[in-house]
Amino acid sequence: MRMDIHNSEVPALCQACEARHGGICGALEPQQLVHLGRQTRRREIEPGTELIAAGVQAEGYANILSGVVKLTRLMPDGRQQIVGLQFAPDFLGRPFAKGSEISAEAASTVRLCAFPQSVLEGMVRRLPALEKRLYAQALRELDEAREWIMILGQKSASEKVASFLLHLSSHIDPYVDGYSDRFDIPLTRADIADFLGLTIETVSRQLSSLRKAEVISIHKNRSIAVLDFTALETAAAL
Amino acid sequence: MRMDIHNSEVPALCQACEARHGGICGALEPQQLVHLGRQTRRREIEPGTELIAAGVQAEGYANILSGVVKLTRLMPDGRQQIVGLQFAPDFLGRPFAKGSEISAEAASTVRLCAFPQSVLEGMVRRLPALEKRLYAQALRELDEAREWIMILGQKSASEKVASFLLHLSSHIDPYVDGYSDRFDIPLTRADIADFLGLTIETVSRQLSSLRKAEVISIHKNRSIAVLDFTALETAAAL
DNA sequence: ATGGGCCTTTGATCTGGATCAAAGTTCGGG
DNA sequence: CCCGAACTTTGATCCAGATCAAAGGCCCAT
Repeated sequence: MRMDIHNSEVPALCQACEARHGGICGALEPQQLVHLGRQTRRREIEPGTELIAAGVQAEGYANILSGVVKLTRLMPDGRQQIVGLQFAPDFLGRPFAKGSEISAEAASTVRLCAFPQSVLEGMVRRLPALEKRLYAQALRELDEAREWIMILGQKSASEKVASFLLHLSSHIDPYVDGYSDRFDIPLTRADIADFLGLTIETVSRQLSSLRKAEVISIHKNRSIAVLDFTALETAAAL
Repeated sequence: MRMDIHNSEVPALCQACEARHGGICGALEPQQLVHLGRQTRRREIEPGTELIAAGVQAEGYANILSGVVKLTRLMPDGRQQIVGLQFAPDFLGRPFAKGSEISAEAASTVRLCAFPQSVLEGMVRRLPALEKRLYAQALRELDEAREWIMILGQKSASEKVASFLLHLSSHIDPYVDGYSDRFDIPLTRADIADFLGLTIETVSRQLSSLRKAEVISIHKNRSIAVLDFTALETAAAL
């Protein structure tokens, strides 16, 4: 548990918040946290819910407290691609957006800390460090997107699935710095297939093959234990 | 040709500059342009030159005046993926970078307007609008990267090649707002293959098939004329 | 507990794009 | 102008992953 110097000034809600030191809030002084804290609303979102419809758009922006959000793009003919995943404590929303083609959907149960657009914009005006944070997250997402471009363009099905598991393992738990060796996959096989540009059958076969090789074990289709990280990294061609 | 209100205050070099109203410079007042103008150096880069080695890293940053820069990522085993293309008047360089895995290489002959890191950082401090520009370019690149994720994950070889041609056609000429119907492909077939996650043979076959369908014509392997945009868009599944 | 719907796994076959092979272009240098 | 190297096209074959098909698991509502 991390300690704040001036915990007493920080809103109680924020003191125990998963996103307190990351995302947007990490750049804020206690004073701004109080200001932001007064205007946030916590929400719990069911898996499968479109986040734009769920009031995030209306509210403006949000921080992810827990759960996984998938960003998807749809082609005119209905083919779907997941273009990114967002985890706690990521900031959710698109400042200065002029209607992106991307939509966001809760993959698992997602807890959010939502706040109106005007609050963020006001704070950005008075706190340039905040804009730098947003810029930094955009650059991080850009790096991640380009890593997926490489994975999609160059890797085989088995390498893709192994890469996906490693990615999940390193992002799923905001408290773990590095890789988690036990976690639940927050996506269905169909989601994984849409993310990796494969079919559900191929995803399933590759997972089975990793299971038979005793690199991972899977319980009840969802919960994963990584038994051999070195082997998983080798399988991912990393 | 666009006119400035106070042309006399703008450095002569910038007045005729391709990047004057785009990229970074579009956010600058004549005063800052003069400041920046004094510390820039124009360079001409040969195709195939690694830009980090070519003094851009040493100088810090640059604006692309003409030509195409490819951003590539290399896998440990040597497989290569082009993760993005940059055109005039894009800003080149990575502020606050901590050693990205991506390298930049001139695909065609590239003309740059390069300047030291410190100059940009000083200007950003005094001109928040500049940081907003950089942020906006990062968001644009992020959208573009995610569009390629969709193309790589979902599209067939013929759709990929058609999408690539449309992308080139809309970015190659900074003066044309929309699509150019005649242009030179600044990449070799091997580059296109690395970009689309295909082999050179498949790229060549798809181009031949578009040529035979009289959607495009190709002269001397490089120069393209788009004969039927509607057909090309249909082929790209757009 | 039991049944039914949905998700997942496994098996058999097919195919788009990779790989292997060879001929045709383009272009710079002598 | 001719030669050779590098790039590109075209053809023949192969295979990773898609598609088609069917049999398990899992979970919720009755």
